[in-house]
Amino acid sequence: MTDRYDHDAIELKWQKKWEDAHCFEAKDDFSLPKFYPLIEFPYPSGAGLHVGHPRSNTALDIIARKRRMEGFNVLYPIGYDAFGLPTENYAIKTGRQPELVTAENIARFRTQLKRLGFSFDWSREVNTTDPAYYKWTQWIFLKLYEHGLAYKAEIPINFCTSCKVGLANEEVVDGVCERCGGPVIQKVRSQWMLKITAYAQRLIDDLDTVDFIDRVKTQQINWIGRSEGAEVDFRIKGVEDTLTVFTTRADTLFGATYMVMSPEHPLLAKWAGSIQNIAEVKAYQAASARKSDFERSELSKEKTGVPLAGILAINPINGETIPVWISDYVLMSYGTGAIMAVPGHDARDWEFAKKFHLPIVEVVAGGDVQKEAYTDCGTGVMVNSGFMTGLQVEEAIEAAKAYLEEKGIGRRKVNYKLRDWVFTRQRYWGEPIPLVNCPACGWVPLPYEQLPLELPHIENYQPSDDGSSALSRAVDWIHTTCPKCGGPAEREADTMPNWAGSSWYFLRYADPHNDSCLASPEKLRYWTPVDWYNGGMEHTTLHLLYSRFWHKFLYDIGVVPTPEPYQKRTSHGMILGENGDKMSKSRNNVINPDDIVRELGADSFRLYEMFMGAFDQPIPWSNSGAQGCRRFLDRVWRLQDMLTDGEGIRPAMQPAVHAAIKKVSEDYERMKYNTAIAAMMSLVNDFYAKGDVTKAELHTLLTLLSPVAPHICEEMNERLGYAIPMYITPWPAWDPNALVKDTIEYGVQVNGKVRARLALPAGLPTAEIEKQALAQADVLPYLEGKAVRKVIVVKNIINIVAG
RNA sequence: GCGGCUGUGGUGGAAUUGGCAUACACAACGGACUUAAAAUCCGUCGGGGAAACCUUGAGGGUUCGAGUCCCUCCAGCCGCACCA
Repeated sequence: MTDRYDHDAIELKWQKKWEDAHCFEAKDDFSLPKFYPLIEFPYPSGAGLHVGHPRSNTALDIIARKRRMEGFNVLYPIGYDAFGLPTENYAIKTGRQPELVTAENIARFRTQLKRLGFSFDWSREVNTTDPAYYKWTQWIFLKLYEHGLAYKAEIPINFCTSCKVGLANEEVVDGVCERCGGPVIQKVRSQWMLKITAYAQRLIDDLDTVDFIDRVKTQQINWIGRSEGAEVDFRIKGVEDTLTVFTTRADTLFGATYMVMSPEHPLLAKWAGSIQNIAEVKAYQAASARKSDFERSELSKEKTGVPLAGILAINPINGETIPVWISDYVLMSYGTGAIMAVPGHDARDWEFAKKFHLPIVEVVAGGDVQKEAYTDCGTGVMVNSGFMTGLQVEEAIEAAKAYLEEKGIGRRKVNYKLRDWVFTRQRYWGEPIPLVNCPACGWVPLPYEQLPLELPHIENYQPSDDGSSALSRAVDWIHTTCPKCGGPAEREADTMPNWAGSSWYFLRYADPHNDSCLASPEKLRYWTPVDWYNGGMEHTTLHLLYSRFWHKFLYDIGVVPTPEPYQKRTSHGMILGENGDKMSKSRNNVINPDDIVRELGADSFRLYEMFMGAFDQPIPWSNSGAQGCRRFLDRVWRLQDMLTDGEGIRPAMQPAVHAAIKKVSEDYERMKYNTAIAAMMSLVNDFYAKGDVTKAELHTLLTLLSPVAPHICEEMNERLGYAIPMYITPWPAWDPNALVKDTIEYGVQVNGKVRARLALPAGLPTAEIEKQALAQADVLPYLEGKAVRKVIVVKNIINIVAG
């Protein structure tokens, strides 16, 4: 037999066998125990599969295969998230239709994924750009609209000057476009919004009911940004109006020495006639409008602002008259767009007050408010605060809230940083929004039976510089009749963001060909929720949050049976280039999976991706590491030459084999793939040390290894003469008795340092163990002239305390 | 600034959750086989060295015993960031 196995022949042979046998197709037999693992469906980019995809795919393929071997009915599906900018940009660049490009990219991805031998149920493939699929994306949108969760708003949005498209807050990273890195400016535009904020509290609370890794939970909680506080109404002199602020520190009301409004605050227009320096105010507003949010915070070192001359507020807690300013350090998008400024106890207010010589009043003792704001409130005691003086901060917050409510000048309020989801894009390659704007009836939804509203073919789908939608040029399509009154009307020309199709795709897998509902209730009841979802951390505040929101909505309207979509969420670390940098074309450090598969085979590739390091950590790629994994599989292959006639697992091999079963079984479940593989390598080393292996011993190894390297294991299993293919071979159990050793190797310590090793038969009385340890020749010199105070025997450690 | 994560050989990383630090690999080196190379097999491989001893980013603490727990720093990565 040759030293190296022929990976191409073996892998292609088994991939064909699996496909012909349809053995990985999930069965809609509701009497079986089910398991639904899910990986994030890929975006089929023109670059082909990235080495990052197989990391997640292999990890859950291992779990999926193991579950089948344990008797579960497994649904491990795959699909394509194919709408979106990169495809459209690529199509524009090459002058080809996006649907053609998409079809090609999907075909390439499918070939690449199949070549890696994932046990996907290919009969359930979904594609978000398929009208039969986006029919239901549109259907969900209409349901959201029907329930008042989709609304049109004239708001300043983030606009990427390079992609020429509006972006959600989540898509703006460091002031630039997440996708292309282009500068993002604010543009006021009429947009469809989804009221995700209505679900803010439930999105936090229900994290308690699911098994997500802590990083994901904390990141979502921080993103939603709940804070408890109070709204306080300030009377404004001169305009007979009220200005409401939000504060988490109602205790500091006595320290509020001025107020600040955001330059965009709507009351400013109303008060314009009474503002004596209105020209100056307008100039400041105009200057702020030109800045992006990013510039505003970048310039945070230096605060700017203008006082509203002629406008004065009355602090409701003490009746004092205080000035009102505008400044862009106050954001319209949070709270009420106005604040009460407490410079003594807020760093930003302090900075502003110092610059503009506004009074600073101490209301919590403990710092020096003339030197810096005293924001630490842990043990602080109130001063200069009327009825609150002498209270602890926590008590004062309560007292102040109670006071506000009693006097009717304020109320308890919870605020969230989370903002509603800007749901429209001005690009071509997305789901059309199934709404019609009728001059007589306003916005009218398409009747459900008219779905899908198909994306029209147009010649020129380039985005326009002015930010208007590409579809607005599809004149024949735009002009339609109102479904309600039959009069002439126009379709919505914006499309959905590509987060739309991915917000519910896991539901479609349960029933992908259903044309009468998004998935049948029985199938959803059986298959959902997803049992285990693995994906990237970068989707924590995007896809993961959006899809939880949609799912909760679908639960509320009775479409899905559970309030949460995913029972368990884990995350993989990114694979870096060999030099430790992020892989990118510009850094010239991209590893192409095809090359690795060609050279080493799919099994070695999968094995290395799991062995390279801790699954949840970022890891640099290493070509020689990958070769080492191939070397291991060759070593496994050559075990066939070392077969001996022994029956079953020989007594001498029992501890090693059963320890491996235990280790591998447990480590797969904990996603400790690297140590599971190390354990199998050790077992193989044991076989080599012994010089031979029995059929049963080898078969056990192959069974454990088959989820990671399925092709070579199937081939060897067949050659060993086993009739049952690996993928339905029962997962082995370990025998605890086989792990019990009859001798125990103790480390003998004196005062915590190992001085000797001692092998003793198991089950000796402690007194005897101590006696033996104290008699060790290697130990005696360290006991010279010392009294033995105590001997501690724990597990396989004997510690002699002497002094 | 806030939140999270990480720090162990030349490299990727192990360590049964407080119990013999450096498993398993990669790289390197030596040997066998070969005319030779590749492949393969067998060895060596934290530092220091005659031994003692030292070693998990630094310093302190708890403990019979600390990579692991506590405190104070340092460095790096990621997320959020004028959120009132």
